[in-house]
Amino acid sequence: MPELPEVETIVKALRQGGRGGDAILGKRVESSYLAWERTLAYPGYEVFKEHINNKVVDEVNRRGKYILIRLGNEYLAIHLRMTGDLRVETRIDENGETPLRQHDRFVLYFDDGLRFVFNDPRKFGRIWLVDDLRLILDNLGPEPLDPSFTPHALYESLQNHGKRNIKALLLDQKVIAGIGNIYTDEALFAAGIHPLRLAGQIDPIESEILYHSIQSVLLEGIRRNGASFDWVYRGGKFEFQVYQREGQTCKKCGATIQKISVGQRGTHYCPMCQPILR
DNA sequence: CACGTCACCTGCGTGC
DNA sequence: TGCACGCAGGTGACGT
Repeated sequence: MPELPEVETIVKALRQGGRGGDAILGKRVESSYLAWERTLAYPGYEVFKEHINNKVVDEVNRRGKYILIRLGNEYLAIHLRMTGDLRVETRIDENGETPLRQHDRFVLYFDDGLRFVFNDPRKFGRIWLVDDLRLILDNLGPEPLDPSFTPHALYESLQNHGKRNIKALLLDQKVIAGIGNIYTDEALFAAGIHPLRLAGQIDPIESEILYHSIQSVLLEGIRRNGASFDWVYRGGKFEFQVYQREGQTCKKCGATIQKISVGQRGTHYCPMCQPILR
């Protein structure tokens, strides 16, 4: 789930408060707790503990779907994968220590009594503590909302991977960072491009439309604080045009939204607005 | 190298 | 009601 807009929403909340929790900027780490070993991808927990204690949160940023928390000269990098979520909450209340919840995998305790909790039912999420972010971010493609990502850059990528279908290409984090299954389907719908079209047969005009569609769905996602999955991403208001709307009416043309499988991912599209041939 | 498939996990909805 | 099955917002390892 969490794709660029959801991660951006979470990062903003960590910076300035929101989503029911306080900001973590300026807070000092007192201790930590690791409930599921594999959640910590690097380094081993013994080393991790020594490095993180007493560090202060200086910055919180995002790159692709990664949350990057700078603690002095080191970075805590978090990837939520499918079901990860973060909470900032009080450790102790009038009843004593607030119990951790089911699926809480990792906790940072701050010296002001707040705690930072990583919850993840499916255990796919990962956390790293590194001094060089290149270790994690080296293979990421451009940020789709960064000025360095241009229509020309997108068209070049389509040409460079001409034999892949456009859906698989947009999901590839080496090509563009931050887009996942929801926003891919939404961007292709907005652009009127069928998910199975080969990247190489998308012409420059369509490519430019796709470029603006990608930016527009991501910006709308951010503006709405993420997607409408109350289940995990509390409060998101982004409304789907095609995602999870199989069998329902296309909001543009009234045709019936279809669902197919593309590269093992559920893929939603409008057969009228997104013809396979052109 | 580039691309496709599978494994990693748990929970939920569906259909029998 | 119970249960087996398929599916889920992601990606890295492995095979062709």
